[in-house]
Amino acid sequence: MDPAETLPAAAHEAEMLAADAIGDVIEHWGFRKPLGRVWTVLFIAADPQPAAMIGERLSMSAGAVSMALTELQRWGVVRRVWRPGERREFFEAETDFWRMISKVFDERERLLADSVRTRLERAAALLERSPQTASTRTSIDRVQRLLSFVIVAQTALDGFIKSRRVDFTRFGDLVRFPLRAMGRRKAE
Amino acid sequence: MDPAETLPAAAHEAEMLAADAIGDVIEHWGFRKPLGRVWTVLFIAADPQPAAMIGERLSMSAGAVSMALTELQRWGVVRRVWRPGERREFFEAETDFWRMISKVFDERERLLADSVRTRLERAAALLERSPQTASTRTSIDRVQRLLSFVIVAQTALDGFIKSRRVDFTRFGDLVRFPLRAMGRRKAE
DNA sequence: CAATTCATTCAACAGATTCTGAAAGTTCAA
DNA sequence: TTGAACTTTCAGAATCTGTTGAATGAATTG
Repeated sequence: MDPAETLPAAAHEAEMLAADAIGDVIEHWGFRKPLGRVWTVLFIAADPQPAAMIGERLSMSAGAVSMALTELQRWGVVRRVWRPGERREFFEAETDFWRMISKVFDERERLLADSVRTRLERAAALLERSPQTASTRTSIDRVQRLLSFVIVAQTALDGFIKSRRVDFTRFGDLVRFPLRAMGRRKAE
Repeated sequence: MDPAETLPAAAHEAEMLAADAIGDVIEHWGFRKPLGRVWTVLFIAADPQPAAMIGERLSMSAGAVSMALTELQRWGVVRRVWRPGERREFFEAETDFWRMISKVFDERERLLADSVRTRLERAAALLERSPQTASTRTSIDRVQRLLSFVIVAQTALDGFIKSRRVDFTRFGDLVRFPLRAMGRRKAE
């Protein structure tokens, strides 16, 4: 009667394989692994599932499942489903990969990129106000290159989200630059 | 006499701003923050620097600096430089952003992608061997979609590294699919 | 070849996350 | 409104990660 127990052993093993694999991917992208595991179980399931079932399948406490589901909903990759006549709630995974990716890029990457850009701008400004020795000038140049790179990356990501296409070729000389103000060059 | 101490306060502050900003980026990408901080200090410096200087500037112990430098060298983003007549060793940052990005993608992302693909393939195979209920069939479909997505992503990344260009538009229907074997669809 | 100067390694520590389990909170039916 | 079924919250426990500082190792020079 319990879905977790009626599930054939092979199917359960398959589910764990997939859940852990995606868990690793998700962890690689800076989220907690259980988020990926929970999402995967929901994604693989044919129908929306109750929280208790996830805990059983993944051996997670009710608390951990609840936290994971809350966070997944915050990211918009899991939806809550009410079933008429059922007291408990069911959950289903967002199946549109692109929508998920866009959302994460948009919220997470942009936030970081903004903060990084601001700080690099401040750093460049501070250096420009410092005594202009040769080495200061090199430092300014390098910080500005970091800054340019962040701006390029930000622009590219924005474009990617909008067009699903990104092209770094035009920025070749920006990202693979020969340093302009080389500190005294090695004798040779 | 110590470079860290002759550095004007503003320049030092600028360096910290930049180092922490890049540290955050690097952490966001799954590396340890000190790696980004150390790389940044070297990148901003006009000349190769000794390990001790990094520790002073970033308030890190000699051990921590050594570990960070070792790992940065493993990733090929910092090089060791011997200076004739100098006993200690100097370090300089790789300045070619593109080379750094390629390297990381190539080593790190590919490794994970391979492992994930293998596991998903195994999961799909296991499910195909299970009793073919309607819900099993849906599960197979979903696992295969995950698999397709991983393959697409892997291909796209490979292409990106080679051409600096990536195009997801052709995969639109793969990543934003309408599920084929929908569990009973909602009444509407 | 001994002394010196650095760099590296590693075990113990400290701090930060993450999970658990139980208590509190919600919701719904009667 | 009360009780049953679930869900959420949260303090404490467990785990993980990263750092320190001392011991070890390697290179150079007198």
